[in-house]
Amino acid sequence: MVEIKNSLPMQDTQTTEQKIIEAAKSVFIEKGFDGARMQYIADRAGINKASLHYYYRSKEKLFDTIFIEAFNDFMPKVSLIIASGSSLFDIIRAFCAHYIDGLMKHPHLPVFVLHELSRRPEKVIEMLRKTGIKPQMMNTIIEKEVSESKIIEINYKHLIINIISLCVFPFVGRPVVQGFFFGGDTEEYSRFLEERKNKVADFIINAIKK
Amino acid sequence: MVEIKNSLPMQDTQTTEQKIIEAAKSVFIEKGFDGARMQYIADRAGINKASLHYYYRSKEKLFDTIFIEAFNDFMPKVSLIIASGSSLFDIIRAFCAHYIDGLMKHPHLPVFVLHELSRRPEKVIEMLRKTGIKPQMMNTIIEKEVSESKIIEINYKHLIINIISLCVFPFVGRPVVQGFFFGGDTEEYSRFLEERKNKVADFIINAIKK
DNA sequence: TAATAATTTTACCATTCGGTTAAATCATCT
DNA sequence: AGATGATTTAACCGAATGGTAAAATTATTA
Repeated sequence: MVEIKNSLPMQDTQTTEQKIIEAAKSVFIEKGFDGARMQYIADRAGINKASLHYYYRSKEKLFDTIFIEAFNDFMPKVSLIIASGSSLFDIIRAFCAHYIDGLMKHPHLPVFVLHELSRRPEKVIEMLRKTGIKPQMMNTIIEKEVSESKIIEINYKHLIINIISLCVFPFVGRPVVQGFFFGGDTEEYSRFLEERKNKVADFIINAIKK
Repeated sequence: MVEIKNSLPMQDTQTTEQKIIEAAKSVFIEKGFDGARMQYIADRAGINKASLHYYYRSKEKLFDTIFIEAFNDFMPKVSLIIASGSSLFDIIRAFCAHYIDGLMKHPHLPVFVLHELSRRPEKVIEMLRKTGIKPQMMNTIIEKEVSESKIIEINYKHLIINIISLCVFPFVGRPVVQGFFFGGDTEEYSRFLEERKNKVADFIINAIKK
């Protein structure tokens, strides 16, 4: 709402607005919309609850801001990878590596986004439009490889969803998977995820190559 | 708490307890723990809110009951399929078909379970133990096929997680995927899921066969 | 039928939560 | 300094929510 002039004696490096966003993000992602408390967000930001409302009139408004940011973090920047002009196999490899890597830095993102997505599915379509991502782009590449007989015939929708499934699910299902296969050992699970960057790509390529 | 004698003039086929469980299940799965309201559950069960507390002292207690049931619905009965003594490929085919089919009947289950799992991960380990499922069982089968050179070398953990990922994710990410690839068309998406029963199995088998 | 136990309902309570008001504080500009 | 506008704070509000007490009703048993 108001620009802060960064004059010399700046005690706090963060503006109040930044502190709010950071706090709200962590609380919403941790607790979900219904579980999050405005008071708790204010506490974590180190400000008064009324100040919170001063910047973001309502919980909904604050949430929307956070959600858009989280959603964009969650959606991989696939267009950049595609634009590189690489082969399909290299695109798949780059995608898996980048996406899993990104999620490892924000492991709670998938659960948050997917849960809140189900809560208000209407908003999704609108947000998806804004990303500008078109499945068509991938379709073109895949169809070409199919017609050149480099890969088996496969519906591009299935392929894309398969790729995303294999990357995302281990984060959504982390508590189950980690508890089940790794006796709850977090570090071992991290190594496992790290391993998946290549293993998932290999798996996919194996499944579609001729 | 008390058995109801099914004497002849039984107006309502369901006992109050059954009505509560059914209502609570649908509400919790729809709204999550924080989003669910006891009043709303009572309404949907067609009873008084105080009656709800008469049967289940607290929201927590009621939720636990529901969650255990939902969790068991969510966890596929894989031991039955394995016990059939079929080949690995047939096990994979049967698993995908059964699991996707089961989830199609309860499409909201995955989001609910996975979200509440992240909310209280401690409970998971305990519940997993109770299922009696041991990843070892699958490991034995997979190792055997590997040593017989019927499939490529693959870490059984990756393989199992891949299988589950491909089956579950389209339900967790439904709003995104459906909105993105199918313009929100529910029926078309159902057909797509139906198709996946076979396509996913084919994909996996292709990826691991020699 | 009378007594006893189980169930349901009404009315209510304490707390929590999102949000507001208005006063106080701080920064900026003239 | 004094005026003006931005920001922060304390105190508060009304609605909603989980939960309870006790009366009313409905079986069940003796």
